[in-house]
Amino acid sequence: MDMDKLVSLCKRRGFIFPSSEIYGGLNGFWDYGPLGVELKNNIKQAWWQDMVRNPPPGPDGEEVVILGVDCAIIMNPRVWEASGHVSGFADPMVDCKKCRKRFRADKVWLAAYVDAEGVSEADLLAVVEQLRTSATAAGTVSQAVASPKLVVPLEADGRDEAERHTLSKTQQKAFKHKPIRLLFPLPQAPASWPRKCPACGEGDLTEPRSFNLMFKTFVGALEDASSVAYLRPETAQGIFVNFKNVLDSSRVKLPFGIAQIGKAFRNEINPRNFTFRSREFEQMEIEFFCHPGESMKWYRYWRDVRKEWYTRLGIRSERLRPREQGKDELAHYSIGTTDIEYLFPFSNEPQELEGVAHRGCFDLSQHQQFSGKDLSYFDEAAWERDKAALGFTSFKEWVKSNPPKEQVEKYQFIPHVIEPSAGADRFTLAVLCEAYDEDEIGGEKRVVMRFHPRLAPIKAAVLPLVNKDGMPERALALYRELKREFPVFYDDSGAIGRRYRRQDEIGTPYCFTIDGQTAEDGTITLRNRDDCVQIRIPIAAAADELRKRIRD
RNA sequence: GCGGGCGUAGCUCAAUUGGCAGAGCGCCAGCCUUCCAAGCUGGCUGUUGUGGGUUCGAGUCCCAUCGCCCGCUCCA
Repeated sequence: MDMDKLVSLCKRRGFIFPSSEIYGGLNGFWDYGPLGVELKNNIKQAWWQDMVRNPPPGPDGEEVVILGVDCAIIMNPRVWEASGHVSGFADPMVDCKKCRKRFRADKVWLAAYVDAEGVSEADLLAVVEQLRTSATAAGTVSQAVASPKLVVPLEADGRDEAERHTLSKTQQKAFKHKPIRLLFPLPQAPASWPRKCPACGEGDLTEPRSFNLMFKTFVGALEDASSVAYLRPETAQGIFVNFKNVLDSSRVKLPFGIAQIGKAFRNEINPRNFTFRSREFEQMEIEFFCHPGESMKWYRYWRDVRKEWYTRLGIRSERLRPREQGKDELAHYSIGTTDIEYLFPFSNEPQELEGVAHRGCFDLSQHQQFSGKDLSYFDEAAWERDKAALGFTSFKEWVKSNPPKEQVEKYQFIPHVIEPSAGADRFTLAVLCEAYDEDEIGGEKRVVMRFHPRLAPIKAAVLPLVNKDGMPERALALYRELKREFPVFYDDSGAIGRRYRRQDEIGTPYCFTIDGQTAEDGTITLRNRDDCVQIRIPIAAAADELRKRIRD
């Protein structure tokens, strides 16, 4: 499939336009047109219906409870400190050009070994310490820096202060003499020093670059530092910070999930591939909270449920690729993550549609720490079950008796969370790619969008075969009946074949045609998009037939 | 962010060395038309991405800018 043809069709028929196109567009932003908004709304509604209102039965056949929220896009900036988005990505970063590893610039230390006479190590370390606080080079250091014997970078992340001043054993072994070490955080190191990768030791590091991908804005009319806020880079945090609110207001018990559909914003370095990497995009996210001991069961459940959902909505199985992330890919807090990927036409590599992540208790713990609010869950049923055996009636009293921590955590704990996080725009794009097809009908080529009927922007077209003999009147009456319930389209313009092809191109699954026989016996034809086969049905049965066919 | 290519009607594309901006498709109106882009008649669509410059004259040459495509990079 040719991506250019799809982009052209999307523009021509009103699925997707470049944002603010008459001003030349804006890189990374897109608008959905009349058909695109129907398609994307259908996708979001299908997700909400199938995941929130009616999720599949749980691993043991139990009811699964999911509740919805719709949170503000702008949140208290402290949220993003707790989530790690500010600290992790406000700092200048450097990348290894060879092994592609990324490091915070100030965590990479360049070290020089110097054969300096009459300079004690203690002196040097003192100067280095001074450098770290004042960034002013002392004479001794300047002298030593002028003729370094070797420069080795260090990655200081996760090491204590003492270790920062020590090279690894293998690195030290490389020298028979006792070297004197000089260390600088990378941004302060002399420009002449080679900047080699701490991980592979071979590749050069890029210049430090600022990598905060969050959109910044100001709350209130005054644009000063105290009013800085961010457009959310993900919808998940709105769920986490409302965990207690939902728990306290909705009479739910663990396990349960909270779902949200909403816009998110990321300053992608290089948006590309049509809408795939947009700077403004929509997410469909669930945070499913459960007992730590049951979390793997739920992780596997959501991984399977989510893959099945895409398949059911018409994504061909061989292009859909669930992929368990390797240990080296996982975020440090994650126990497991499965990317559900789709092989888009614009790439040889499958691209992520959704990530199903086991995030442990990381997020709630972070928010508990940063907000100072208790975000733990008390499992009343478990306590009621066990309290007699433990010899207590009050949980508090029992805790005072200093039972083992693991025991307490059976009843009071920070829930673990499974996060199926899907991209609404990415799935919409996958649906468009998947639907695009060219075939031949009676020797004539046609373009047909083979949308699942549930997702199709227009469900049916109503067409008078010709504009006479009362056909337009009957057709209009049917159209007016159907449009109360379905998105339908009326077309009396041009030859019937042309009208069928127009509907094929926008993926309308069915066409009702009123012909000469309608006046005689009250039947119309129902034409199927995918094979062009027609059947006759009573005009009065049209709505029922459509309803039946659209239902999953 | 770097390197290369590109930008002409709604879409796909032409336009000689710098010399009157065009075609097909689509779209609209009408005629015709009883089932798969038929036919006939008429019609609409452009500050050639944008802004400067060179020139008697710029779609064409130069500069800038925006956007798109390809390759790197990036993608928590």
